[in-house]
Amino acid sequence: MPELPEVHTTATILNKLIAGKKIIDVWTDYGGSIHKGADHIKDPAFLKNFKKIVTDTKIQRVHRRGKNVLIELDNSHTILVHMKMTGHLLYGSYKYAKGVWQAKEQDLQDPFNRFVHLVFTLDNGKSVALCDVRKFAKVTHIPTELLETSSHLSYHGPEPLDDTYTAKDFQEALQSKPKLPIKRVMMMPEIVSGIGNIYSDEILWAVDVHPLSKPKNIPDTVYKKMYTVMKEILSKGIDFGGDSTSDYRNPYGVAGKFQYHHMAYRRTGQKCEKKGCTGTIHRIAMNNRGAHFCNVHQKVY
DNA sequence: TGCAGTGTTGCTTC
DNA sequence: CGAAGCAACACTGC
Repeated sequence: MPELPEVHTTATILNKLIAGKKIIDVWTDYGGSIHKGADHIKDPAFLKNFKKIVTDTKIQRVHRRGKNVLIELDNSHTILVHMKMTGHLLYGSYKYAKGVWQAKEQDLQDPFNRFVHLVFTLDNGKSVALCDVRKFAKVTHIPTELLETSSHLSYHGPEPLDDTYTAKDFQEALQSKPKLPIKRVMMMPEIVSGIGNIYSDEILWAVDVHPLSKPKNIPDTVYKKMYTVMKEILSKGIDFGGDSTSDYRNPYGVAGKFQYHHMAYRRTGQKCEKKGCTGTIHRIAMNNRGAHFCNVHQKVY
């Protein structure tokens, strides 16, 4: 599940690989069904226009906002890709055969080539492919100057890794939802941009806070620590090349390694690794998803 | 075989 | 308006 560190890894690598290249063709098998209220390429009419706008353009840079990958073009438009749960962007040489796109390069380790649903062909003989098992991904184009104010991004909270983002900003944002469970609030894009299920579990484990704690009850000192730890864990995720518990791969098709360093996420039934802690990792259902926490050292506020 | 589990986000409903 | 719940998907694992 691409969260901030995974999307960051993808955008950083892609930027090095494709900035300055031209998009000469677009292929996709999306567009087969009308998506309600669609302003993305699953809508057939939108798709037609999308192809027209992005073909024969030069890529200026690839960057990120929240969990969105932004591919800025030289025609004042930006392609926005939200990979949702199972999407990832790959770079390589693809050929179309037997109804699927297949990578030609041996060094491309991605096992999900049969789930490629969108391919941008570049002028250097390479392609960028969106691989998306569950077809949840959102792809759209926006005039670059309207990006931040568009419906896709306007509601987003600040970037947690920005230097200008302070502990006070963080605490105030979380406490703006005083009664909702802290874990849920951390995962809301309008509160903090980029934290999902994995990283919220890990952050709360590290600061000894139970996921059901109410934001209004958590003391200032704990928020201070949470702010620091949040930055550290997201940075750690980036340093490990992201988390590949599910099917995330970087643009080379290579898995990240953060999943080997989980303390809480998906460790149900295992002993808590915190020094001196005698607890066990438990899993509870929260809003149709799993929250993982230690039953001893994580306190309910 | 069948169904629960997986999870982000937007839309609908209360 | 805030919050809860579900839909958009398709595959894996038990």
